[in-house]
Amino acid sequence: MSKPDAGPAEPVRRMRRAERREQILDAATRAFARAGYAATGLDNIAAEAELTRAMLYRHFDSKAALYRAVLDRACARLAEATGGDDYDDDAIPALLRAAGADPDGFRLLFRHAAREPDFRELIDTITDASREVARRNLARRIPAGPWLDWAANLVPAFTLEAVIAWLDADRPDPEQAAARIAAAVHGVIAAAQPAAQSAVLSAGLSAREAS
Amino acid sequence: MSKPDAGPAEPVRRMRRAERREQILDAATRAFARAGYAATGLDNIAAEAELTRAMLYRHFDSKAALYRAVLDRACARLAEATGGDDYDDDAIPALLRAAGADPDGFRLLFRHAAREPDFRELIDTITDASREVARRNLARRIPAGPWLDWAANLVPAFTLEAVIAWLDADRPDPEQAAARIAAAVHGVIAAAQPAAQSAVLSAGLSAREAS
DNA sequence: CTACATGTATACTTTGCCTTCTACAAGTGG
DNA sequence: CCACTTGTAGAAGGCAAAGTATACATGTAG
Repeated sequence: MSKPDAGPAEPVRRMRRAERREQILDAATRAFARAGYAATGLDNIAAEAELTRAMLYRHFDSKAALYRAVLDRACARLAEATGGDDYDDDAIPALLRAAGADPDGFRLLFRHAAREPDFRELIDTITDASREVARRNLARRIPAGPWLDWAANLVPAFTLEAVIAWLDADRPDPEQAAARIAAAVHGVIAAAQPAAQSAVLSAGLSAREAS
Repeated sequence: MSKPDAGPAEPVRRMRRAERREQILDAATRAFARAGYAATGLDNIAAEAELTRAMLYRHFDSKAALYRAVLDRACARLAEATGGDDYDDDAIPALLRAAGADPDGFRLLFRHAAREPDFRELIDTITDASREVARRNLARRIPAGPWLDWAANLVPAFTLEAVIAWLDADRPDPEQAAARIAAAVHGVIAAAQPAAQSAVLSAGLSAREAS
């Protein structure tokens, strides 16, 4: 009934400390990305890393510390991949590169961590910055008021949704994706402008009739 | 040191069972909407409802049962307010009405419940339906393939983001909001079409130059 | 008046999961 | 060979939050 012991049964991969740490962070990122902090047990992470729970504690003080390390790394990678906080023509391609390079981390940050009260602070710096950048850019075309607030919240949120949808669609053609997302963002901005009533709205109506 | 007992000190609101149940659901919706299922304790809910924890158990068997009741009610209200699953000119105004009538429930459903493994089934019927409706409509303009998948995921997600952003911006002018969201959706759809390379992209470029 | 539904208050039990501890095995560098 | 690191396996502790129990108070309907 016991295992026939097929050969040496995998001689247990040993790694040096730093290497193992990274491997644990990889596994933890995958595990947390599936269900978020609360719904992910250390057992899940240990299984994902193919290690015992005890080993996790030789690298991290607590579940919360591990999670912070995961989020910090994801944030750092994102910050590095996207460069500065400015919004230029490379912003969307950079975002796609970042998401493509670390899809689990990307999803974890924006689908889960952003909603978790105990950890949202870690990424609020990012989201706050994007909102402010968006607000500054939009302020040239939209008068201060509720619609500016609306657009300044919506544009970054939409961009992230578009990137995640691109990940979910198996990341087709990054260049084309960047162009499409940029165009879509533009459509959203156009709809947020005061002129929307005449120009864009009527375009929307005629297009809807055509459908 | 004890309270000076300022008068009758509120004679304790008594309610009939059904009425109290609804009031608990209201309070629980608010509480859960702040932090989601895991991060919200029964004490938070009891405090929000101005009741003791014990009373919650006279109306609901467990925390999970209470949460399900909350989500079920929010789903039911949403389904009722939006009518059928079809997408017509009234779809977006209906969504705005629904969100405005039950903002906490709306946010709870789409910001938290949609990400919670144990409960996402409850609203997956809704999100799956929207995605399929979007896919059918988009299939007329976008050939089957990854970009259709992308757009079919993105359009409903964007619409929800736009509605939530509208809630966050203190719900300015519902009619104008509907028009702007419809126009924005159109911009997104246009960007998802194959023609995007020529028409919309160049529009995006020229607009970017103008900024 | 009486019975019951509604409510408070608080102490207690249970449970799940994080966290710690102990014992042992095996690869690696000096 | 020896010290050290990396690893397994599993038991046991601890704590926060869910869930249960009991005693008592008070409107309200029959």
